Amino acid sequence: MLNSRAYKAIAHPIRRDILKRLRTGPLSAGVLAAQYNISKPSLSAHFSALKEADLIFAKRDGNHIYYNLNLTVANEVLAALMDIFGITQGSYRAENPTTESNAYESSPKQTGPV
Amino acid sequence: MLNSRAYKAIAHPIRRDILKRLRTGPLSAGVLAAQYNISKPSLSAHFSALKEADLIFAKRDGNHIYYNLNLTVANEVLAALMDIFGITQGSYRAENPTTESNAYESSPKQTGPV
DNA sequence: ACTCTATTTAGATTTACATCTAATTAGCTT
DNA sequence: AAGCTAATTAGATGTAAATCTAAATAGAGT
Repeated sequence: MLNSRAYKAIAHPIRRDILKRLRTGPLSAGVLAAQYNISKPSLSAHFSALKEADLIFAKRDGNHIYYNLNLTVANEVLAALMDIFGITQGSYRAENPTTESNAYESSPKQTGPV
Repeated sequence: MLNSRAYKAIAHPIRRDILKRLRTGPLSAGVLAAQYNISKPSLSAHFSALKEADLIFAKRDGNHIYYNLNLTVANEVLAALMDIFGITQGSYRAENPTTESNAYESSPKQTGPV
């Protein structure tokens, strides 16, 4: 089961961009830092968020730290979302179905305020 | 390009659970409210977040409001994430379906429909 | 050991989220 | 119109995220 931190991790545009840049291979924190107009500590915090979500992992080489995309967890995110949305591979349910009926059945009735 | 609000919308466990429950068809706010241990206004705010992200849409029937999953946007979320992760249909492999339990379920605090 | 570069941690501040109670709006039914 | 039910909005409050500057840590090279 997927950690809730992964969802939060992808909720920030900078973190999504970091993930995207790591698609093609590892990059150092410094190289990534040059891409964004935020301070290095702020970016470091984004790395931490991604690391804690297990979406990336770090490898040190000298005094550079290279970040790698964790494709296993990336796939888990996709699988979890497909499950949530009820979307299976190949089943692109295109438009909004708007099944207007049967919304009453399986409605646990709720009574009395607290 | 996908709205950043969609990513934020799925970052909350209750909102993910709502989406999941809407997989099989529309549900009223009141029915959904019975599932979670938060006040009705709080849940209403979650509906707003999902609506602003276009992940759900509402239809009123009398004094019930039914929420529907917007599968078009759901698919857009998946497509965007596959792009971010560099995962294609071919390279994707399904995982076990997630049964995400969140700590919010059961024992509604404020009773009655939302 | 000293110094330089690269990155993170500490501490503070601002902004955004989540939540609550109380009040309000919307639509029924009589 | 009055009363009832369903859901949202208003306003307040607590908590979490994002950001900054300044200081600290880690490693390489001299």
